[in-house]
Amino acid sequence: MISVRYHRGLELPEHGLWLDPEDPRPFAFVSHAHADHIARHPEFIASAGTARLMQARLGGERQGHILEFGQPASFRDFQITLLPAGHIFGSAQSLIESEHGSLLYTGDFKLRRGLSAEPTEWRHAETLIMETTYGLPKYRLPPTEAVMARMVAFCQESLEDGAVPVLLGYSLGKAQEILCAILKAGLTPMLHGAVYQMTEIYRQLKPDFPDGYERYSAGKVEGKVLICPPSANRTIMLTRIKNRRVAVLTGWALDPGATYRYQCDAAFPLSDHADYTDLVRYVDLVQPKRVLTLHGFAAAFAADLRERGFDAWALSEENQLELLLRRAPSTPQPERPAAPVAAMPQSEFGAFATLGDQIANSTSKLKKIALLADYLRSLNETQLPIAARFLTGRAFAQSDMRTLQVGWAVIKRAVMAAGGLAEQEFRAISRQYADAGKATYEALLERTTPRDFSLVDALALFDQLHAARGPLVKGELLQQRLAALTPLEASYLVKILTGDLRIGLKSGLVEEAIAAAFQADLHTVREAQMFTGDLGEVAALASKNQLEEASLHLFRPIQVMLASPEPTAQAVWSRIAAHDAPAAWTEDKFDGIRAQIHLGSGRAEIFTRDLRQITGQFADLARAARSYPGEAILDGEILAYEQGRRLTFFDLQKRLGRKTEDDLFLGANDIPVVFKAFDLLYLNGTSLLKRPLAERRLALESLTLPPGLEVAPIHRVASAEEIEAAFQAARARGNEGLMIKDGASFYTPGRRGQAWLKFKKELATLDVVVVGAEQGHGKRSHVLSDYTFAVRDEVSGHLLTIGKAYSGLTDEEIEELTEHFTATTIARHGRYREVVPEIVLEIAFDSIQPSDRHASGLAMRFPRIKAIRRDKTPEQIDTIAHARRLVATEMVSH
DNA sequence: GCTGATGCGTC
DNA sequence: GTCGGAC
DNA sequence: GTCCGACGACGCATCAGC
Repeated sequence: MISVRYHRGLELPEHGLWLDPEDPRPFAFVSHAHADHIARHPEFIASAGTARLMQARLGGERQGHILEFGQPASFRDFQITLLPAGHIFGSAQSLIESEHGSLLYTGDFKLRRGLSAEPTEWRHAETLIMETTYGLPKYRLPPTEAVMARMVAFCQESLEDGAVPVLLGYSLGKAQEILCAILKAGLTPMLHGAVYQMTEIYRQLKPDFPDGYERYSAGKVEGKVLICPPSANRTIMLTRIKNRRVAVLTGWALDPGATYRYQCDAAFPLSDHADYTDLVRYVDLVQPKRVLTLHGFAAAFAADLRERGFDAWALSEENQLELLLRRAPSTPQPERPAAPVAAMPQSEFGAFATLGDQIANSTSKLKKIALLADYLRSLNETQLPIAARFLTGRAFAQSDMRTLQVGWAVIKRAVMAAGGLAEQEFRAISRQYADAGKATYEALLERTTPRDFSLVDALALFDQLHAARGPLVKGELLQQRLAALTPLEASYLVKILTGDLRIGLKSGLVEEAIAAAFQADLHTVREAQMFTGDLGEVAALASKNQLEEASLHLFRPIQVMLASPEPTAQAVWSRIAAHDAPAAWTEDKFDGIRAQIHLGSGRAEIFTRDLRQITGQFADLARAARSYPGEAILDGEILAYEQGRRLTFFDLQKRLGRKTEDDLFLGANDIPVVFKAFDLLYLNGTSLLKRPLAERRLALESLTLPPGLEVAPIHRVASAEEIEAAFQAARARGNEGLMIKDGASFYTPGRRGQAWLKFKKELATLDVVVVGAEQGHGKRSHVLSDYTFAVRDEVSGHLLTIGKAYSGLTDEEIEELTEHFTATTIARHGRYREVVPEIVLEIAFDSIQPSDRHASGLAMRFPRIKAIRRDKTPEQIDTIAHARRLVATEMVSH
């Protein structure tokens, strides 16, 4: 076998020949003309193309042996044959044959066909020395055409936005390949000086190389695609182009976070090196007795090959000895030292975040519960409730009225500042990741100096954020903390801030884990959760075996019982019949705010369905309620109410949002309200939750309620027809629809069961045309799922927007429409795309009212897409006048 | 003092 | 509030 | 069947910037 030594290049000591040495050597083979491979060797062997490019780059006089591909040449005691390597124009492999054996050195190579390099050839050899830049299985490049298509789309979108697309690729080889693709797509390229120079040489060497490009000139770059070497990124030349969108083309684009590593907006995986698949394939083609690997993941790939039965070793200074002594294989050492492991032990919050990731990474429900239970058990009394709350994506307990007032805008600014990222870089990262947590992780990777952070610290931070006034102050606080966290910790902090952990953890699973961790009965845990509305407290109680303490208490709100929707009277009746019930109760479905009123000892508190206290906003109601002599918990609805004037839900909302406490007397503009009670959960020390509705109703009707609190009337129905009649009567009374309840049912807090049904009908439908589309969020971030639509002004003929919707379409339909709207985009305004108005939708809604949100001056309540009307053209959509008539009919019908 | 952006909570 | 989809 | 995520309009509060 031919001996090989490695020191800043390969040496074949028996033959006095160097292969691609980094420093000048007396006699060397130069595989290709990239700057890191060429040096001023007095005597060298190269292909004609490489020699020509070398001359252009280095100048000067040297003794060059220029060999034709496939033609063997003899030197001293060896014979050498050059073979095309497919890396760039002129790149060559060398096959060396002598009395010691045969050796094939690939240099940089790839197997896929490029636009500029000669197609790769190979020969059998005893020893194969190969470059293994992408020697890990995760580096599998997508087909070139697909990458090029994405790159072209990136350019087109940038141009549509009025931005200058900038593509980064090596000036020799890749830049020319990019150039060809850009020309083919009909776009106008402009070349950075270095790229221009190389391309000119290319054209001399390859007469068929396309024309139609020009050298960069600052004033003329608008509307063109600029191609630059990677080194040009962040240079003054580029930063002067204000509205630029930069994409890098490199195999490393397969790494997550590539955009931020390269500080650009996009990264596309295109490489002049063989990817993992081709590396393996090449070894199979050459069938060597021994493989020596070089560059990139050399050690990992060698180990991989050994597992495939090859005698394979990484060539580097370190395992030189191992190689020469031919010792038995030990565990492969990684080529790149692993990222320095923090000497600091993991913080408490870090452990929480790690657990989150473990849960996210396991698909088995049982495993998630087991992981979670172990974790919960490991916590002390202080940590437990905090962690349990965080696990549900909340900073505070549900019953805690505090809010952070920290949304995506504040988080974004804080993350950018903490990581020292520019708006553009951050946008590029966050665009890739649907969820804020992941984007934060990528944005902060290797950009923070972590300090210890406990669960209590995290809670304290949330307290501070709540207390801080104004988004700027909050952002500042958050930024300082983020800068002192590990990226993983930061991502979980952000996940909690956005209220969304996204690790496949439902609150139900946390309940199961609590039960498992403390050997508690799952049902008891669930019940405790309904009573307390705070998993933190439930966990704490469970750990102390005191779950029974969570029960119905006066002035502690419990979750409300919910109803399932049914579309028709017949559907409602089928449900009832399925329960073998001879009849059911009906109530009007009021269009107000669900409320739970606790009364007792001269005190009254009002809570929303989210267990928020709103006593202050409805002080007039509370004041009246206080006069009730006994103890009771009422479930019902607060309604805007005024004799002789129709008040709407929107009137009611005016009071809801208000922060200031109601004054002793109603202000002149205040909306008067009444409370319609429809259930009684507790009476004079006794919980009625586990009594049938019929009994609860009887008790409710026996109460003498103070003025302002009324009992909602009920009726009995025993057929679909009676249900329909009751519905019509409810509508005639100005109510939204009908509630239908099983008289035998218990009150199940927080559940949406079949015991309570709700029956509403859409008001009407409108045929509209889609004029705009937007990207969705989360799971829908890769589709255009958000459609703005319009009706026609029959006078001017203009389209006037009237609403937005996505709800009602299947995933498949959304995908279809995404494709359609991508193709028919007229203009882009940020996220919003104006599209050709041709898709007609039928939109259903519950009501329609004047609004200045949309150009039509109308807006719908609960709009949903009922159908895509492919049978209709935009000329056939409804008119604004028709829509206005619907507003009118609704007004008079009540 | 007004306006627009943002956050939150109601349906 | 609405809806479709996953389990 | 039940839960969950991704969505609608609206109103108020708060703050930043004019």
